[in-house]
Amino acid sequence: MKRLRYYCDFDDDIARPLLDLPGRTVDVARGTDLVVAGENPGHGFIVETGWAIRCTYLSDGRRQVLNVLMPGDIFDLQVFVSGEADHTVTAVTDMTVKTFRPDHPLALFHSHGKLGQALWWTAVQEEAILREQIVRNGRRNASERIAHFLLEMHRRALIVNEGDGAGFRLPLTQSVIGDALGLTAIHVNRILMKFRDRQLIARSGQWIELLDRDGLVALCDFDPSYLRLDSFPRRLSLAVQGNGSKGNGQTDRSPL
Amino acid sequence: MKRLRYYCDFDDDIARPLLDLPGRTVDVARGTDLVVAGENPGHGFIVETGWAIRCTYLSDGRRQVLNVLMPGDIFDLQVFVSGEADHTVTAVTDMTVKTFRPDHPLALFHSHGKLGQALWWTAVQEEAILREQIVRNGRRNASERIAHFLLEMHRRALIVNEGDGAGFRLPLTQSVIGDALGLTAIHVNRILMKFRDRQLIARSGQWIELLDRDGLVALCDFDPSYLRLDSFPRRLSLAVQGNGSKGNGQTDRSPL
DNA sequence: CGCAGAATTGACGATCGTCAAGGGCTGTGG
DNA sequence: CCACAGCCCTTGACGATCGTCAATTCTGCG
Repeated sequence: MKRLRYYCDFDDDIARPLLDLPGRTVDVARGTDLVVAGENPGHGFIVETGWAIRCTYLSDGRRQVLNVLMPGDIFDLQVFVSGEADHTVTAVTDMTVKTFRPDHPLALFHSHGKLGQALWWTAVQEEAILREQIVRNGRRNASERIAHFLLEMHRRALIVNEGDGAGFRLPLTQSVIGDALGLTAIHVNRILMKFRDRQLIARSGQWIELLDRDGLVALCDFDPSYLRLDSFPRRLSLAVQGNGSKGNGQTDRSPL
Repeated sequence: MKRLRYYCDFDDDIARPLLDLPGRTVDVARGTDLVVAGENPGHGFIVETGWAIRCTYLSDGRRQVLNVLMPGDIFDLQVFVSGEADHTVTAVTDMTVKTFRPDHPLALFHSHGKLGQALWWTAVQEEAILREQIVRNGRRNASERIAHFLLEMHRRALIVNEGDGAGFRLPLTQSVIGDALGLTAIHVNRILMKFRDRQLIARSGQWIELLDRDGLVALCDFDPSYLRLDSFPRRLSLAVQGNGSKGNGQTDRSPL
C-alpha cells in the first residue's frame, strides 16, 4: 500500500509501540457493523482501506451519522479509558482495518511520550471536526450544509488519494448524507439536483466533480482550518499506515 | 468553596502537577470573552464559579453554541498541542476561573501518568457530550431538543450544587438556548410555554422546576449515560476544585 | 421611576419533511 | 446473455414545523 504522509513530522519509530500492540488486519464487507453501541469492542481500529460511518440510532429508528471515517482514520481511542461504545460504526464500503488492543489502558501514554502526544493531537482534531458538524447542522440551511459537507469530504479524500484536484470518490448514498446533515434523503437529492443544474457539481456513479469549487466555497463560507491540515502531526495513523503489514501484524481474514 | 467530588477515585496529589502550573485565579464579568476565536489564549481554564458558553460565529453573525460550561469544567485542553482557538468562550454569568499554563506542551503527560490518564478521560467525556449534541440537533424536533437539553442541564447542575432534586438554576437566556439547539429564541419560547401549560416545568426567574421529570424523559427518550457520570474520574477538575486557593495560585482580580 | 434586556404573543411565509410513484443501475442467477 | 430483484435516485404534490417580522408586556436594576 502506498505510504501516506501529510505534514507529519515524527518518525515511524514513534508509532511503533502502537503497531506492536496485539492486533490483526481484517477484511470487512460493506454493511458490517465494526462496533455496536452498548458493546465493548475491546480494541481500537485503524482504517487501511474503505469508508465507514459512525452513527447513533434513536429508539424509533432515526439515525444520526456523527462522522465519516476514511483511510488513515483511527477510531475508538476511548478504548484507552473504558468502556462501552456509545455509537455504532458501520462499513459503507468493503474495508480493511487493523485492530490494536492496548495491554493496559494508557500504557502507551506512560512509556511513550511522543506517541501519547500524537494521540492527544488526534483527539483534539477529532473534536474540532465534531464541533464543525454541530455548527453546520445547527446554523446552516440545507444548501449550505451540503456544500460544506462536499468540500470537507473532498479535502479529506484528497489526502488519502481518493480524488484528484477537482473530483473525488464519494461512496455514500444520499440517505447517509441526509442522516449526517439532519436532512431527508429526498431533500438532499433536491439540493444536489439544484447544484447540478447550476453547474456547481457533476456526478457519475460515485465520482463527484466539483465544477465550481469557488462557487461552493462562497455558498457556504467554507473555512477548512478546522481540519487542521496545516498543524503538527496531521494524523497519527498516516504515519502508521503502510507499515502495519511489513511484519508486525499478521494478516487475518476471519470475521471480527 | 465547597469541595466537590463525584465518583472520583484518585487523590488530589495526582492533580497537583496541574495545580502547580503557573496560573492565577481571575474574576470575570458576565459578557466577557474568555477566549476569542483565532487567538491563542496560551493557557487552559478551570471554571470555579459561574457559567460560560463555547460558541462559533458564522461570518453573517449567526451563532452556534457548542457547549455550556459550568463549575468544575476544564476547557481549552487543546493548549497542550497548539494553537489558535477555533471558537469563542463567553461568560454568561459573573465567573471565577483558574488559569493554568503548561511550561511545555504535554509535559504533564510525560511525567505524571495518572494525571495524563485523567486528562484523557476528560477529553473522551467531552467528546461524548459533543456527539450527543449532534444527535440532538440533527434528528430531534424542537420539543425533544428542549426537553433533552433541560434534562442534561439539570443533571449537570445537580453535580455542581446548582440545583436540588427537581429544580435547578439555569442562567441562560432563551436566545442562548436557541443558539445551542439550532432554533430561534422565539420558537424556544413557544415550546417552553407549551411545557408550562402541560405542567411539565415551572419557571420563576432563572430557577427551573421539573414538575414532571418522567414526562420530559418520555418525551425525548432521554438516556443520560452519555454524560458518563458512573464512570472513572468523573471530571478531573472536580478533584482539583477547592484546592486551588489553598496556597497554590495567588488570587488575582485584574482582567485577563 | 425609567431604562434595557428578556420574555411573550400573533400573523404570515419559507424551508424542509412526508407520501407516493416511477426510473435507472448493478449484481446475480438461470 | 437476458431477466429479475433490490437498492438507489428522481420527481411531484401537499403539509407541518419552524423562522421572520412586529408589537407588547414583564423583570431586574440603576
